[in-house]
Amino acid sequence: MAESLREARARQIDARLAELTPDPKVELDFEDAWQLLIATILAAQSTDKLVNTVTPVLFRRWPTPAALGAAAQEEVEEVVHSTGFFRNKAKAVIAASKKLAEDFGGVVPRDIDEVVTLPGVARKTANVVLGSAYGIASGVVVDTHVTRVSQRLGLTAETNAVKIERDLCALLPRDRWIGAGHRLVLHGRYVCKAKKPLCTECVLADLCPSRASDA
DNA sequence: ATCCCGAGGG
DNA sequence: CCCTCTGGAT
Repeated sequence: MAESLREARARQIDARLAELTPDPKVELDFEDAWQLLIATILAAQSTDKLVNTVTPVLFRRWPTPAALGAAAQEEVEEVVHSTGFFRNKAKAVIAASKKLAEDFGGVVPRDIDEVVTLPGVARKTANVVLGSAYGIASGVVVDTHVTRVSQRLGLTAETNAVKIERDLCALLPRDRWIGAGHRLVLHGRYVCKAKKPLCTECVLADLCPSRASDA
């Protein structure tokens, strides 16, 4: 019974956010699942604009998982580093592409349990890719933004990302998982910020146990 | 000067 | 659980 109340509240929260941003804008927009995967791996450590600068160069030179998987690490590092920074991600994108080419025929699998076997890919990245590239609701994206927002709103008491995801999945209908993840990320990034949350501008303020009383 | 993403490893 | 990676943001 208490559970249904929590579900109702979670749905209300997501509905509010959906009203605000019905169609969450995605900074990284790749139709190709492999390209989105690589971009998402890179994005974990950098800014979206920077990733959008690097990837055209990267994919022109190594257009397929097999090509990138067979690339020399120094060359990929050079491209990545010359365009921006995060040279340490070169190894990860090569390794993930290599395994994709060798074990999955160059196609990102549709099963998250298989996706997370790729080096450098865990649930967060896998959920982003499956949701955005295939429209598969494999779970709810949980990054630091979603973690913080969910905790503040009292949607979860957990600190572990896997447990938080389990809570969110239990509270929301599956057909909302992909969108809710996007919305929570954006809300955390622009409104429910770690430092100075903009509670006065927050559409969820009246539902939030953590809202700043004065801010 | 300090904090920080997300993944992997100890 | 804690630590590292790397350079940008604050």
